[in-house]
Amino acid sequence: MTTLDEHYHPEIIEREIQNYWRSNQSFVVSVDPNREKYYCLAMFPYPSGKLHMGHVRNYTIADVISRYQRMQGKNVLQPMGWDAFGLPAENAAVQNNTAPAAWTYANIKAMKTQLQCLGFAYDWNRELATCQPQYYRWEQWFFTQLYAKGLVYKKTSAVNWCPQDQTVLANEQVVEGCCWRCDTPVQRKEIPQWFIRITAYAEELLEGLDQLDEWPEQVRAMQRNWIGKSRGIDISFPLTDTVAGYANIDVYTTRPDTLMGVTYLSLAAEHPISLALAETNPELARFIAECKQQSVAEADMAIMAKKGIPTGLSARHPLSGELVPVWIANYVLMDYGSGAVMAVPAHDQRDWEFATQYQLPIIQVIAPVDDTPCNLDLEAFTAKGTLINSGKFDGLLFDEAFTAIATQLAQSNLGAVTTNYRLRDWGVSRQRYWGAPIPMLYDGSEIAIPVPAEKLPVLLPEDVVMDGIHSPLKADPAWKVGEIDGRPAARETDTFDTFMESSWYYARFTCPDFDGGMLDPERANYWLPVDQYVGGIEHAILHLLYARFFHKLMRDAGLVNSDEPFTRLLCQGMVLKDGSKMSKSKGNTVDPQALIDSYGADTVRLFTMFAAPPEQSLEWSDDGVAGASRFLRRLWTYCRAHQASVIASIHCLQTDHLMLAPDLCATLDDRQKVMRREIHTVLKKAQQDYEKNQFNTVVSACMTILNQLSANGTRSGSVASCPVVAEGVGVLLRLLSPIVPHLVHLLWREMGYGNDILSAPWPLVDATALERATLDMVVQVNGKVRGQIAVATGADNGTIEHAALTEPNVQRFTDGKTIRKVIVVPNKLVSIVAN
RNA sequence: GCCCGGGUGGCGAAAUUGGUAGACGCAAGGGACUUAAAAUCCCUCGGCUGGUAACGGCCGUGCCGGUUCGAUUCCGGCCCCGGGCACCA
Repeated sequence: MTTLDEHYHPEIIEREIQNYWRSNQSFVVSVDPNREKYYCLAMFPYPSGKLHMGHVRNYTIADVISRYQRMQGKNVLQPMGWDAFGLPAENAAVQNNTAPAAWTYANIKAMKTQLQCLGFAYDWNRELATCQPQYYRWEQWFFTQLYAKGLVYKKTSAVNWCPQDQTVLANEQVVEGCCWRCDTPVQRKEIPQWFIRITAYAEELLEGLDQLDEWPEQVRAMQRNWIGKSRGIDISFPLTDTVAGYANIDVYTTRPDTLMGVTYLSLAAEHPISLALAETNPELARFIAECKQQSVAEADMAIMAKKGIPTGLSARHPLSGELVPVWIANYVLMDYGSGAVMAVPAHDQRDWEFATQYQLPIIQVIAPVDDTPCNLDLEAFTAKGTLINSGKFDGLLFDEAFTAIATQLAQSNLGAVTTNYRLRDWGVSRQRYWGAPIPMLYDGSEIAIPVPAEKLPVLLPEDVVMDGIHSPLKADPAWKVGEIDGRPAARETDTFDTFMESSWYYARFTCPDFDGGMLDPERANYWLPVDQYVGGIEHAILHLLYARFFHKLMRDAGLVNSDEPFTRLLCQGMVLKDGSKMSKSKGNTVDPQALIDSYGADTVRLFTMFAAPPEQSLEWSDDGVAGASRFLRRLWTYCRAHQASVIASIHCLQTDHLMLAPDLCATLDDRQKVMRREIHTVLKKAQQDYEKNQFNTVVSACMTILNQLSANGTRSGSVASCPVVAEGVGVLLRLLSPIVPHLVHLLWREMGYGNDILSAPWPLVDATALERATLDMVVQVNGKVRGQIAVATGADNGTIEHAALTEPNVQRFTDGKTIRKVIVVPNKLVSIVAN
């Protein structure tokens, strides 16, 4: 042990402790069936260049949880890797005149250094990058397995198309309906693409949410709504003339009770009937072409002006037999239901707006059951109610009407009850270069042939020149030629959606070096499922749903034996500055590296944990960082002042948990007992907060303990209080160890508690330390606090009531009044009702 | 538009889940130390108000209403801000 330097020097301490962890392999873990495992994972980063504050927050939260669980004695796995494929690398490559691979690897190197500066407890031996062939090889293999099972198929689907550049654009590359490069208006184009049948798992993905009780309720609700299970009826409206082989227009509705209010039908622009009619009707063709100018993003679809055109077709109402006109409308989605809807303008707001605009009839068939306002001149009435104007169904409520109408439609073969999901199959084709090649071959016929396992991986060439518009894969004649049984065959030149890589990386981390298959079952099943997953709320639906889906696919392929990938989920909030999200475009970013350089990683970690609870947004404050730094300096100064006395009295602590022995506690004087009681009260609270992942109040608790210690053990400190101080400092350092690991590692060692705080026992709350002879209770009169009383612990209600009623200020407010009621809430307050 | 969150002092937040609103910290003001500054330490700190003081009173958790002895917390209605919407990851 050495005397602590007068000043706290994080830059020296942090380097030393990080070297210690590295040379000791402190965070390298392996399968150990005799120990309880804990797998803590933060969503891996896209290697964009350098760390931003969102990363720092994400990884600090996960690191604090990992280190806390390790202090609880668990075998903790915390890996780190790189979500390395993606569009930004292509853009950056063009800008910097390099290749996406080179740019990506350089970023990985730089960001890894930054992560190491922050002292995260990663097992770096497991590092992986999704752009490495040994990673995407197994993704390609798995895709061919899914193909063999019939879970993969090809169909045409819409993309954003720039007619000038002759290329597909991501939604992000469409700016106000135009191409971001050349400003040409973007069109919708239907092209063949690969899909994975996530809808086959819709029900299981939905039901599984009920078991995920350690996920935030909001994420479960979002996924439930996304899957969008509904019960409704498929209804056929017979056409007066057959068109394109269609004798009926089929619609799906969840509101069959409004069926008698149907005044027209609407088709999507891409509906086969629409397309067939357009061949002979230039006006329809023009309208459909106009619809193709629209964005493919659902948010844009929803807010655009409703437009339509009558087709001239009529269909027969399945109940009344009356003819209703058929329209084409721009707000009908081809991908949901059958691509056609029955329009009930009286009871659906979109239909109401459309009918109002085109002067179509609005027939009310539902009346409110209560005083809900209903004025169809102003808006649709969308609530459920009693049927009217519906012939024999009049007077029925929703459930009765549903059954009665379903029965009648079934009898005439014009309708059947069905369950529908809003969830659509997952389109995984991307017409881009920097992704995993889709391992399929075409021999000239329509049928694609998967690349056989022994020919995998289909390597992505890394040494390419980007022209900024087209994928080098599509431009490389040599690469495009594969082979089937020795005959040349055309390669698929599309690559996978990058959500493919991020859907199973958590499993590969358990065995990243395994080359005998996608996963090593023994290691995968020891570590999986992930016990704690940490990431941004922006991934609440897509990434988390795809990963859950992949886990079930891997389970059904015999690769894992669990049903869900992530047991507990924490979605951290955004990092804000001046009230809005930190972003380059807003110019309000804070560079974490500059802060680490001037304050040290421990200060950055401490502020990040203290400023807000993990789930909430965090408002950045430079002064707050300075405050965090101040606390660590106070801790340093305090420890330095008490180093000798702590070392001298450390023998008073019991060896198992380094807490005071009961016989010694009995000898403490009142002041020491109060001090110890307050430390143990705070320890108890901090312990609970750690379990709740509420780290901001853990930090508050630690500050309170230091305040307690400083207020009592001032100056030289009385010798008699030293055992309490030795215990208190030991508690404080261990509570802080997951949050500011470098500093407390050094203090723990130099104060004589032990060599390595990582292997220290966790502090225990002493229940007897919390006991007190009297407690303070609040007295309310008619709901307002009017006084305080001190009562003996365990006093009976009569005694407490008497004390409350005789308190002078309480008497002022009860004087001249009749006491109606006295409520005693144990250990808290007395409420007096008087008038 | 649809789905999901959030709104508490000058600021970040806390509140044992229906029981003293504002713990802990930041900023600010005052004081000590210093030739001075920085650093450090001590005190004050939601608004209004009564009292020389000790100590009190009224209002206050986005807005309006309800339930309750008691509401930041539960219920109904509104306003504002943020996230997601399937090719950004």
